[in-house]
Amino acid sequence: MTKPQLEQGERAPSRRERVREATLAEIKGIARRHLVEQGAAGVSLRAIAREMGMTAPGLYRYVSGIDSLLVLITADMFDELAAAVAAADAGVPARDTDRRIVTSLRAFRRWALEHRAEFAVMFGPRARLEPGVDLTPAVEAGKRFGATFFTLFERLVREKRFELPDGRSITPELERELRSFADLCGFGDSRTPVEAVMVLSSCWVRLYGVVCMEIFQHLDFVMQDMEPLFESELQNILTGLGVQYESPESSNVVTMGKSD
Amino acid sequence: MTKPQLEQGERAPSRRERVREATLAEIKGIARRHLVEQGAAGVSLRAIAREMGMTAPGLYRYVSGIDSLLVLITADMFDELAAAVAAADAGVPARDTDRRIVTSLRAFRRWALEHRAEFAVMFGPRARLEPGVDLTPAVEAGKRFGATFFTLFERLVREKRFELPDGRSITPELERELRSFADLCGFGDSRTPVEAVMVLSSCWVRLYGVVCMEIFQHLDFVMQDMEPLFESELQNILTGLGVQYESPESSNVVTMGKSD
DNA sequence: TATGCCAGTTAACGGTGTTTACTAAAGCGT
DNA sequence: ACGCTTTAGTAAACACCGTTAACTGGCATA
Repeated sequence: MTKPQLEQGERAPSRRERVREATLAEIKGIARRHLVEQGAAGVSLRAIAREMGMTAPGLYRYVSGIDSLLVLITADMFDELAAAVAAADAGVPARDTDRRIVTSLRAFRRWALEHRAEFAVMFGPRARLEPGVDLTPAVEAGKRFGATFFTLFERLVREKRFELPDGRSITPELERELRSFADLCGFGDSRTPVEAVMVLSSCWVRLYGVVCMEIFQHLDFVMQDMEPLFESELQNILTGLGVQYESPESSNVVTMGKSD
Repeated sequence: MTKPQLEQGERAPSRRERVREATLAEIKGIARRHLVEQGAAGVSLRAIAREMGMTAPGLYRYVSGIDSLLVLITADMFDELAAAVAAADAGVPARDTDRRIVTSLRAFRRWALEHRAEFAVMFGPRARLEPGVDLTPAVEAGKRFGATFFTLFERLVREKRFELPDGRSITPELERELRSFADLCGFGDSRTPVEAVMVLSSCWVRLYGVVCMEIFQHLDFVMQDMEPLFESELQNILTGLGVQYESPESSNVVTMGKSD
């Protein structure tokens, strides 16, 4: 997934390397299943080894510890989420920016709902990882995930779909952070106005907030179903972006007269 | 904390009950310290018992397991957070609604920053708790915490500080959820317009989102300091509520000419 | 064919939650 | 003051966990 293409200097993988790669994949696969079935706390090297018919220390040939295994599968999950969003996006005509955006954002929530345990690991606190663990793989994959939305958002900016907020309210510190954010994430280029970056962050914060709240079940005791709230927030966000909101039912039904 | 007043039928606590209460407090205290020092995963009954000079099974006289201990201290933390916010709020003149709100919201973030591990347990995914654990104490305390903000928000609604959004965009499902939310949380009464409840939820989602993002460190690799982003979101939220935003410096300095 | 690398094992250390059966002390009613 | 009951706490055991160290057997290459 990460580097399928073989660059010069890399000869075709030997038998050894292939089987090695396969067992690593098996390890990650089982870990992933345990994560889904029992949550992050239920992922253990011993259990994985047991299921593979080998002993726990053997796994250390493939993984430097439980923490780094978690990081590895987290990276996979980010790529998977990005693929899911991209797939949903690809399902609507390329030029229909509005619907592409709505669809992509809903796909994000859908994936989260269908992968609660994964989402918690990806977007929740780094509960289990003590400092000193190398997060690079997960972070890189996270950036790839972010890029999924960037291209769509860049279109909105290019098309001037919404009015940029007053730049005078942006403090120098905020500008610095926003620039750093855009640069390190590969969003836009140096000509992209910081105001746009600010709007992007704000939208992301809201989306993140509403989905986290649902997945982490913080309103479960006061709300039965979080979907209406999500849709409401979505509508709110999109309206602010000059994007046409469409209720979920009407996007399933292909042709239909305007409601209301 | 929870029930200091003795109602009729409760006689004064016997010696036994007092010492029992004291050891329970000690247990929670140590658990809390371990939580702060080593994160949620670092809280263990055996370690607590060891530190208290007793054996682990003894703790089962006070707590029905590690999970419920976590729930107990979570409840305490919610009360503590509520108290911190209330204290900050009390530090500004009662009639200055605008500043009281800004101060309260900043106090929320401050507390989160100074209590990262606690925040993760309170507002993150229920990582460690397998289903079946009684969350009631934490949920109740969570509601008490919510109430801290409700009173302030109710003032805004009463004072008609902001225009209520168009109620026609509220679907029946959303209305039902919002009503349920307001009722179960004790926000307003049946005469409170659902539109107001919607605005409240939306604001809460945004605040929650931006603080979670900072505490869970999901932008750490692209941003050095999250404060500017928080302040930006805060300004955004408040402006939408018709509340005067004030930059953090100017609220420290008592008198100062308008900047710019 | 000999050598070295490498997957995987065994054994061990120290840690965890939880249950069961037990002891000793504290409290209470008479 | 005595006896009974409730309760705090212990010891032992079970079944897990991550991780390290020393070791073995086989494969691949020189």
